[in-house]
Amino acid sequence: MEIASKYNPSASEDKWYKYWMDQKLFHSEPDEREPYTILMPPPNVTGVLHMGHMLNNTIQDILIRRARMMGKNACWVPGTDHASIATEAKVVNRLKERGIDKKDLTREEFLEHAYEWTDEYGGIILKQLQKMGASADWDRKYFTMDEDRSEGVIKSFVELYEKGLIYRGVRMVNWDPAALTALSDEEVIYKEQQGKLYYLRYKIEGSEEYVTIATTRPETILGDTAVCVHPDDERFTHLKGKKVIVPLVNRVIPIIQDEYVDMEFGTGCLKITPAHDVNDYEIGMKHNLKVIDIFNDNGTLSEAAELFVGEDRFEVRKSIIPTLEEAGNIVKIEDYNNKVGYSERTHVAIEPKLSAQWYLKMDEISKPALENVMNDTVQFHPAKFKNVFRHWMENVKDWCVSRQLYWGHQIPVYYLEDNTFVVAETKEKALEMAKEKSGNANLTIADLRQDDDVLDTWASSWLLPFTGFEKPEDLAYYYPTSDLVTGHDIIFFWVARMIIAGYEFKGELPFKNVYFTGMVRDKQRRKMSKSLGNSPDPLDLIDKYGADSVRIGMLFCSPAGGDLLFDESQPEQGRNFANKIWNAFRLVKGWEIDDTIEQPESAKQAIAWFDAKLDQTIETLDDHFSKYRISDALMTVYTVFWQEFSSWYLEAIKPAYQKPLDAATYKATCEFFDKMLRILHPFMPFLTEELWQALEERKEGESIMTVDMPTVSGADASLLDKFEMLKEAVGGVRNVRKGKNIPMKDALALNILSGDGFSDYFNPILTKLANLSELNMVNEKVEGAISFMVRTSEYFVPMDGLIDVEEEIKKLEKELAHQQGFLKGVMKKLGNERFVGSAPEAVVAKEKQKQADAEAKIKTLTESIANLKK
RNA sequence: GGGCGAUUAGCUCAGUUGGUUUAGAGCACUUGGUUUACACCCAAGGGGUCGGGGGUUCGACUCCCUCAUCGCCCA
Repeated sequence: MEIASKYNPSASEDKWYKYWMDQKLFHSEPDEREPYTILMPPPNVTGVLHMGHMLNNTIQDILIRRARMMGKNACWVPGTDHASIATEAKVVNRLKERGIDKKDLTREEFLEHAYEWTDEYGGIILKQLQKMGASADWDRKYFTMDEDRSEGVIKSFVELYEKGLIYRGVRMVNWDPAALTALSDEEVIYKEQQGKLYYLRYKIEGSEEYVTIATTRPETILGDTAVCVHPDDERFTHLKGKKVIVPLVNRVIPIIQDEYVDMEFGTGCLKITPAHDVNDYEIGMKHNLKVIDIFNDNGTLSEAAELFVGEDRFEVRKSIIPTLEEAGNIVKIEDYNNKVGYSERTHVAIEPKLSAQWYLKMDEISKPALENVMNDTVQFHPAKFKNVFRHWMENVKDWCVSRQLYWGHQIPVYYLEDNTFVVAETKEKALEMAKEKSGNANLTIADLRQDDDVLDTWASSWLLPFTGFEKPEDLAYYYPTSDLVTGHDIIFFWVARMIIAGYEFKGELPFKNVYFTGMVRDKQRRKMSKSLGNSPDPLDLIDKYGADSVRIGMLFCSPAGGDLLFDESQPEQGRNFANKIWNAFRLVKGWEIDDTIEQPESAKQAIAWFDAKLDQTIETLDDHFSKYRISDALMTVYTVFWQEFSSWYLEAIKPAYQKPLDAATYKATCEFFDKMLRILHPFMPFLTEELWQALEERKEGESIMTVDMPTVSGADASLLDKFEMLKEAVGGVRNVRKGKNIPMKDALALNILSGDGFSDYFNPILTKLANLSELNMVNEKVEGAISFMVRTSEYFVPMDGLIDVEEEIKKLEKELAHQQGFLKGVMKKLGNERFVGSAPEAVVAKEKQKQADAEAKIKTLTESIANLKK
């Protein structure tokens, strides 16, 4: 059979993905097996695959494929998120390009455009996930705004309202003047910004005196309703009870006192604009101040401002300065850095604004979630995120769930003519309630006005662990889900709220484990971004290196919770590994098999050893997976395949050039290969399927995806240490060859003076791998030979006196010095009575063993040096 | 300003409740090697006073304090 010398991923990827789909291998239905469920964090419906998705979904696919092979009923539920504000912003932009203004559209018309957009772009990302090999159950694909999900969202709102947990409140919110909607605190990003600090003086009423305040937002003086000083500030005690005049608008406002004021900052005198600053608002409430809202929703100045009406807030900040200057109110202007909040979605500066919104009370319902994360009922990996979580949960604020958008679940609140309202799942139900409430039996649906607002996107996605399952029997079987894999950046947006919802609505946790991924950054630790051009397209990488290579490339260095510094050398390393596996397969399949020849001893031993090695590897792998150390698990299979299997095992059994291999060894090797492919499969699904299918004749419908993961077989573990000694011996001979420039094809003789724990078990392999003409056990040192030590045994390669005595002595003395230094350290410990007295016995015994070994080596080395010096 | 975390080889990271030979891995680097699966390869090698200082202990990369630097979250 002729096999290409390089693996060609593109040829096999589409083929096997189609095969898996045709065979319905991703699909799960409840049965008697233990379920293993992952809810895929839904990407935005109009999104495209980026490196973050790639990392995230690779990890999920690894977990789900492994669980499937471990006999569980694995179900990975995919879907897309309507992403209300993000999608609406995109639709608004596209309409603008077509010359359409959102304002000119009715809600229905706008939604038509939005659906058109989602139909066009929606689901592209799911197709892209298939390219990377995602084994999700596509038959269960959901959309957060489809009928089933919407029903769940509305139901939950009504339920929470009826429990008294939802209320309407006028509060200071984060207002996005571009999207014209309120945002939750989590949707605001604070950025350091270079600005100015303006010192403005306000005339005191009935006096020629002034007070000076400092502000970063001079335009807001138009909304000032007080000036505030600290009660203990002696500089201002004489102003108590006086009033000042707001510049330009000449409004008379009181001077109040409050401990909130920082005496050190600015002039110690603070202007209060309750409508446009959260802290000012609170002070305003406390002191019963008037609230003057000087901004329109879009960030221009309103009639209430009296001046600059209709102009943009940032324009006014500039143009008000000369006006103030002219009026003699500017004292000085300083450079000042402060933090300004920006909308996560539209990137405009948010405006604190008073507004009526719907809130969900968080304090009570978040308690079970906090408790069950802290006691590890829900486990976080890595656990350090528990602290972050606790901090947020202990200071949780009520959740503003309403958004002034069209794209989303419209709030099920229906207003009557008199502005009282009812909350119901359907219009019909609402009408019934309204009739009862008003006592008017003649009301019709047309008399009810549904609230214009929609719900925050997260108010639908926090329910997904259960609304993700439509049939009750599915929900009963799959819920709670097993693992959640997501970025730590949405721990509050999503993870915390899902846990809250799980306990609130189901009385049970939504998932048992949360694996947090880091962010994918470039080598300079910069975030991946379009403008920097440092964000590779995962699909291009898949084209270039193959999906398996990109998958494992991402994982080589991706600790849980830590950022992944991506570089193209990583998929390249992945490709190299894929090729290594490919070529090992090519080697094995290329051998001619002869079932009449006897199995060599060396092969028998190599098989016994590798059996034990594989056993140990499976144990290590299980341990890594149990701790969610995915990178370590990958590195384990990487090393075992490349180092142990390819470089040691295959070399040990390899027949001489153009000689056949015995049938028994071939059979064992194919079994090993089969097992190696299985443990590799979750990481590299395509290549392993390709080779597994080629390893032997398979029946239609068979797949490596559904065979069992190898389990620990109880192999002889003592062989492992003996083999490590063999490796050292082979290395020793290689060093001799290198030092003397003796090519591999010239056979050498080797004599061994055995020490403690020596085993000759692997001598046949040693003979083969070191290319020895003879291998003898001796009772005394060999003259005229180059020597090296493995543990306490001494190995001699006779050189017919062709050795450089000086060099040999130097080499041995160096080793001697090292051993003596080591012994000194050991003796220092053992010489310390307090150590011997207080350390555990086992530790002391270990030190004594070290001492004995070191002394034996020193003795041998000293003698050898003396011999050479003779 | 408050909180959380990090600092170990050139880079990215392990190092599990303090004691497994005087700290490990991958990549990178240096040297040598190609008729015999793979140069997307094989073999060998160099490289770290575990951020600085102090403390606890018989013993500290590991625990405590402090300083420095960086990152993240929240205000």
